Amino acid sequence: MRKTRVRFAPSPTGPLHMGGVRTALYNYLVAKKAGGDFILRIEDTDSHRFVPGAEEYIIESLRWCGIVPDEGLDASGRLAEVPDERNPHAPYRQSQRRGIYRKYAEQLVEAGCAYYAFDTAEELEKERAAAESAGQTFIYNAATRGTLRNSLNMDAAEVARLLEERTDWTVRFKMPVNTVVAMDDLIRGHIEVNTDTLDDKVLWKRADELPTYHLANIVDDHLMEITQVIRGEEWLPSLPLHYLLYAAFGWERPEFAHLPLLLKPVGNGKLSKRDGDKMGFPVFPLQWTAPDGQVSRGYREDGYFPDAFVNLLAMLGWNPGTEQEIFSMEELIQAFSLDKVGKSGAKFNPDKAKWFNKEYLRMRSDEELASLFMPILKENGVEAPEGTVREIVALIKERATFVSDFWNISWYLFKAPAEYVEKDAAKFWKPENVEMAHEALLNTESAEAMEEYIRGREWPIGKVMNCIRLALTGSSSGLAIADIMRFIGREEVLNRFHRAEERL
RNA sequence: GGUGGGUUCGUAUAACGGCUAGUACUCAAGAUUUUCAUUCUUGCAAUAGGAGUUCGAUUCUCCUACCCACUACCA
Repeated sequence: MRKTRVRFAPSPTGPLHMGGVRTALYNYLVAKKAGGDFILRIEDTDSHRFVPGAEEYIIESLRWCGIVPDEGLDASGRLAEVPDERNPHAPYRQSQRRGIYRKYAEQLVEAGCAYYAFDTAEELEKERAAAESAGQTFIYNAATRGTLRNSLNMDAAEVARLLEERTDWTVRFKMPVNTVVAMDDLIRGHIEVNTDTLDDKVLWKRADELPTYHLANIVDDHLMEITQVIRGEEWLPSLPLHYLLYAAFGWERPEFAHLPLLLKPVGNGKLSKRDGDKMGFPVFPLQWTAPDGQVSRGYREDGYFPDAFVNLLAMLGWNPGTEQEIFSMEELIQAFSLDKVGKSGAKFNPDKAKWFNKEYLRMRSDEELASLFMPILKENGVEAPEGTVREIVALIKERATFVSDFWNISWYLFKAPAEYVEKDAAKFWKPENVEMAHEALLNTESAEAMEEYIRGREWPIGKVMNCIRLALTGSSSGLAIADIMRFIGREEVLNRFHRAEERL
């Protein structure tokens, strides 16, 4: 039995979105569970769509998520370009492998499974327009290839001459006539397609001396000994072509699994960049600044923990078959299996995403959270000893979803309120309340004693306490008065109360 | 248009062909709390429609509807 080897093969045409990260994650989990290898390969065979920085973004995203490739990166964390023990198949960037594809394309031509096509883009466009106006769809296959400009219709001398003279020819796959391709997908089961509905896909382009996705993908998966191809559902329509390509080469083909798409939270259609901007949640793992300066938010910058992000991604389309929802990467590796992956697209739910982060925030130690809070305090001009911050974090972590919530929850432990919420003041800052609060404050030394004092006199504790709270925090909600008083001290409590008396 | 895929509460999902269709998020109500949040309890809410197979269908088959993907010298 072959060692399990899977790959994540993104195209550097922009930032990796969360659906892509999920595909990478599932590949990684399958590999790790089987004790196999997870390979990263960059499919940049379309020179026109290359986006600077996209490759680095992909690598950084995977690193942030803890999805570590066994193969594809060199010691410095860049895409490996030279073969060595760790990266025997380098380079892992297809544009740097261009030399190896042409001979495979020609091998197919010699075997009669492919041919040279000399049609120009304009000619094909004309054919398409003509078909369309006749209410039909132009398909470059057995039905039409006999009337088009390709090596199937020319003598050898003519072909040789055009191959030499022209620089815009292609190699096309010769799709068999009326043949049913029977396929098996790990997630979708048995699928059959008749080749008459398929077209003669371009495999190799003379213009830029590069293969198209289909050829490069099959050749590399074969050379890299990939055993399972796990990719997005948008590739399902190309599966027959890929089956046929493996057969044409006479290679053992890997198993295939086509993952359901990630859909937008409301309405229909797949999740796109715009949905996130519109609905206030990130669709990218990391913040991305496009070449035109447009900034898209990222889960990392929005305050998500990477393990929470990985967890929520894992649960989008897969379930463990048990009631467990919180999984560490190790647990995911243990529990994951492709046959528990659903077939239908999963709508992303931002509320659930936040819930995951909340759970992960609670699991973090006070030490770690304090160290994350310290810089935020500093930004707000607050210096506090780490021990104090740790105590505060212990008090507020249950009330937060993100570390970035901490300041909003606890700022009044560090500075006096500059203003008071009007509605709350109207409700609680009443002369009789103020009077009672004042007396209780002056005659007691601690919060506990104060509470006892108020209760002993049978004063309305809620009204008096909230009156004090208003003076301390500027509103009628927040931490327990006793906790607030402990942190800011009796003197500051009195100061704030007097200030409120002056201003309200 | 053609080809392929899909369809269980609003969302994510569970349910060898067999209990009252379960769980989580959201939402609502109540309890707890000096307030808010937390926590706890309770509640709302689904098998797209129609045939068929079967003692019995969410599950298997067919038809319809709707949704999605693909239909490039893009991946």
